Amino acid sequence: MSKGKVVVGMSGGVDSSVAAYLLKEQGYEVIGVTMQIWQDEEETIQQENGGCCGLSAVDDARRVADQLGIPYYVMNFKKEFKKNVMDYFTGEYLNGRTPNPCIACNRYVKWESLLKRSLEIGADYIATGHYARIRRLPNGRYTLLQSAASAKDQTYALYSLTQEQLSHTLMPVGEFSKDEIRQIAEDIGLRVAHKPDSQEICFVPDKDYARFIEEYTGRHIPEGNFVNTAGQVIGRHKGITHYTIGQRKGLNLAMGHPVFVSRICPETNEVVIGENEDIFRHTLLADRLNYMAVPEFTDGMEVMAKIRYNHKGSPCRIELAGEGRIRCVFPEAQRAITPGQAVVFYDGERVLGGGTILRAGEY
RNA sequence: UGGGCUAUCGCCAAGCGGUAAGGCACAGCACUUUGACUGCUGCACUCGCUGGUUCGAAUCCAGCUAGCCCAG
Repeated sequence: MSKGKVVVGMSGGVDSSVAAYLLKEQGYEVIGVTMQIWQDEEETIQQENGGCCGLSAVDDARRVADQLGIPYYVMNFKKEFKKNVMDYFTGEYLNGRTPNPCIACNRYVKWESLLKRSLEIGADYIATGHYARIRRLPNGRYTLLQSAASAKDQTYALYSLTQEQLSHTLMPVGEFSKDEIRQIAEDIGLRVAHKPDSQEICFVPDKDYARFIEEYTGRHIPEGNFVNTAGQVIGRHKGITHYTIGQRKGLNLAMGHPVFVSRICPETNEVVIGENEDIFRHTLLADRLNYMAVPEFTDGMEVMAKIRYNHKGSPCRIELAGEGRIRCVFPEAQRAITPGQAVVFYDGERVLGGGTILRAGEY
């Protein structure tokens, strides 16, 4: 007898393929679904690009579904993806901020949209191939636990899931390491066992996201001045969309020593260049909060915080700042706190919640 | 157009007769389900030009050219 009906978001990569397999083994009634999010239907390019949203998604996913003997469908979420990911992505850059499209995609497309549609067709859960574990805590709340293999942990990109969403979500892959997942894929004969992991922004395959923004918005992003922290003009930049806080490469500034982007000012169209020490800050302000293991953040809470996907985490104290905002104080200065990125809080392996970075502190 | 100084990779800069350091920038790769950071590798058969002296010169000499400075 079935433990329930679950829709697995299949990207055609190893992780979601094995997720589908594991759930079927566990006794769920599994339905494979690939989300059509940005690719054109007539897109025929076969690219070596696995993971969350590769181009070869549909073909590979369908093949896996056939192999597993589960029903398979393709659902079109282009409209949702365009609005919540692509529009958001370009809009943030135009405002001098640095968005994280994967987080937006997870929140609005993979969960809000896919979950909703899955429930409509009678499913009890949706599942993905993310490296994270879902737990129900004694306090009744659902939260994410970092992947058993911390090296591949993906909880950072999932901090915005709501309690309702978590209660209808399964992440079987989170109990294993990447190597174990690949081994399972190989053992059951999946040809995607050795597909490379995905990386970079899926809808900007050539990695030239600045050009993508111009083409997508139809706007010309004007050049401007590079100025030092004293306000003196030291060069010309190619348009604020080309930069992010802490960036060193691509500035074309031969100052004799490495220099970094320390601030982006969309109002004046200036990009402020500073020394390495200029981009270390002790505080940040965040809004758009989401809670997981705890119902709310309390003033003075001591937690671990990650300010970017690949961040080992650093201790910080949370202070309530009113208006749905919090201030995080880091005893150890953090490098390149970047507006638009997420800050996610942890208590050990548990995700407490997180928010969006509004700005770095004054010092 | 009298005097002085300087001309070495895109930028800065070692070198001082023995067969071109280094930094920055740039490129590629690695890392990475965001942007970054980081690491690794590459990057002047040639030293403003033309001659000369030397076994041998970027290094010495002469002329030329260019730029800078001080006098006018």
